[in-house]
Amino acid sequence: MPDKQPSEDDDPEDDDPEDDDPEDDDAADVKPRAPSQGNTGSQSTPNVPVATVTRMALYLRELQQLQRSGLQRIQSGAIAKRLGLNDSLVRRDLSCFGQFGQRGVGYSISRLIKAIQAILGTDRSWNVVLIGSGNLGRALSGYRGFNQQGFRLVGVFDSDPKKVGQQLGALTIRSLDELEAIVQLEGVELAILAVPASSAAEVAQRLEIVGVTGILNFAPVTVRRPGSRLTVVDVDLAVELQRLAFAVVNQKSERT
Amino acid sequence: MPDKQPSEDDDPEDDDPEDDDPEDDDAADVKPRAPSQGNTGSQSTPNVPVATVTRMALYLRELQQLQRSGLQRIQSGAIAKRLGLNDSLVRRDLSCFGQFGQRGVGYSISRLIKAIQAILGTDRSWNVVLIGSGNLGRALSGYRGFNQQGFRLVGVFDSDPKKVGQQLGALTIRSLDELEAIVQLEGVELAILAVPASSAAEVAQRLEIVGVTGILNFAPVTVRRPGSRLTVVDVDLAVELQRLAFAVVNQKSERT
DNA sequence: ATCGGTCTGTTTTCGCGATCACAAGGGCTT
DNA sequence: AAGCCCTTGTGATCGCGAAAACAGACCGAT
Repeated sequence: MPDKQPSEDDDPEDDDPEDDDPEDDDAADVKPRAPSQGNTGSQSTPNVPVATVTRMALYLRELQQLQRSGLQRIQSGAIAKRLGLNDSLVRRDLSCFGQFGQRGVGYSISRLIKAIQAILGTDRSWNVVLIGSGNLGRALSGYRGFNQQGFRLVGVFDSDPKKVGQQLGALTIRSLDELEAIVQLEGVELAILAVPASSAAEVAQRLEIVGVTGILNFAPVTVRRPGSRLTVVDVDLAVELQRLAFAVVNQKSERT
Repeated sequence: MPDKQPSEDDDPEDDDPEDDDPEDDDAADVKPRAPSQGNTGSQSTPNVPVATVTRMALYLRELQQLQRSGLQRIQSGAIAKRLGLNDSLVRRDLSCFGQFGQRGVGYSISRLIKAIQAILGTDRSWNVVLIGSGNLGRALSGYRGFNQQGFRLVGVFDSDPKKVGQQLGALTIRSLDELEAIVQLEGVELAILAVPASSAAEVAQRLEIVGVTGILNFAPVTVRRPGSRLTVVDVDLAVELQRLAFAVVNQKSERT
């Protein structure tokens, strides 16, 4: 089937109809573990590996899929198998943030989803702006996965006067000059950067100055600056393809 | 002297000093340094960390940018500073594959670019097919970064009959039924998967059967299967945004 | 009710990746 | 030419993440 989305518009509400959970009163209690070491206050991550965070998002994705298929409980081994991981790793990842399972039983999918969403910070809504309405920007503005996970696109900007005013989905492309005003007005915290490499650094600096704290950067340049409080996640499509090429060359797989 | 600015007449010769190219010693660095008995040798990378491969692509990106700006030599510390890394890490990464630098001088940018391209396998051209001509697929088909790095898009496929036959850049969208024929005809090794989650697994299986060895997967599902020889690199945009949200929440207290 | 099986949460162990530190090599200056 | 400084390449060390092993809790069966 082509790009038809099978009921992607459903909004998985909080409670599944038949819930056999004995305790679901404290759905999302995210208590970090006791600080094992004397951590000096506002360090970045207390004791959670960054790799764990990436996997948490993958767990959430699988769990939501399982929930859509009607399942209510899952075991760490089953999650691990679906993602090609070790079951012990799944349990350890989850236990970084609290105790969500029931021994001898497993995890309640709905409860785990809520917990991971609270951990990742997607239990609330994030206002996001998109900068750049080129090929990639237009595709990203239509991507439904963002909205489904609590990211609300509140503005699209472009520096090209010919594009300003055009309609892009439900939004009108604004001039880049309005960036600061909209960010402050809407309380935008995250930005998706889909501009050419030549202007990425400048836009990133403007975003940081106006108070944006996180940037998802698709421009193939380094935007992060030493001493900056800005959080940047980079996605370079060419880099990903190069990683793939290396893996293919070095896998030594024989042609069938 | 505080710093040494590279003068422009240091290297009057062109960027092609290949007469003394010691490229034949990169075959000997396949031996692992530590004897690991738990892992069999048939694993993907013998002794190169996967994180190193990702950084190699980033080095290449920076080096190409430096080359465009006219520079000819670079030191490990300068590369590291540009990417926010440790200079020792840069040298170690590069030394995984051979010796490319000159002590006391640094690295020849042009030589390093060629070396990294050979390492990543992008010193040749790769034939790539794109599956899915939705929002993301159309954007990817127009992305110039792919072509610039040696990836040649030779086919775009979609299962929607209404899209088949439409023009997408220089290519005509083909029916998914023709996938196997084109892959074999053109000798395609890599595929970019930009289809809905519901059909990703099935398409991936078809690709593997017909001999594609690498998939860049944008569908938000796990495509990799145990026992498969297929190499998969996943890019899930929602996952990246969730990583960003977590980093923002946990890195810095949001102002009230 | 008790016992056995199952699955989680945690501790321990292990291996690898990143940093540190230094030896080796090359250019520049005097 | 010799000494100095600079930079690479690499052995040594540290820290951390992942796997293994184990203890604790829950369910179901008998």
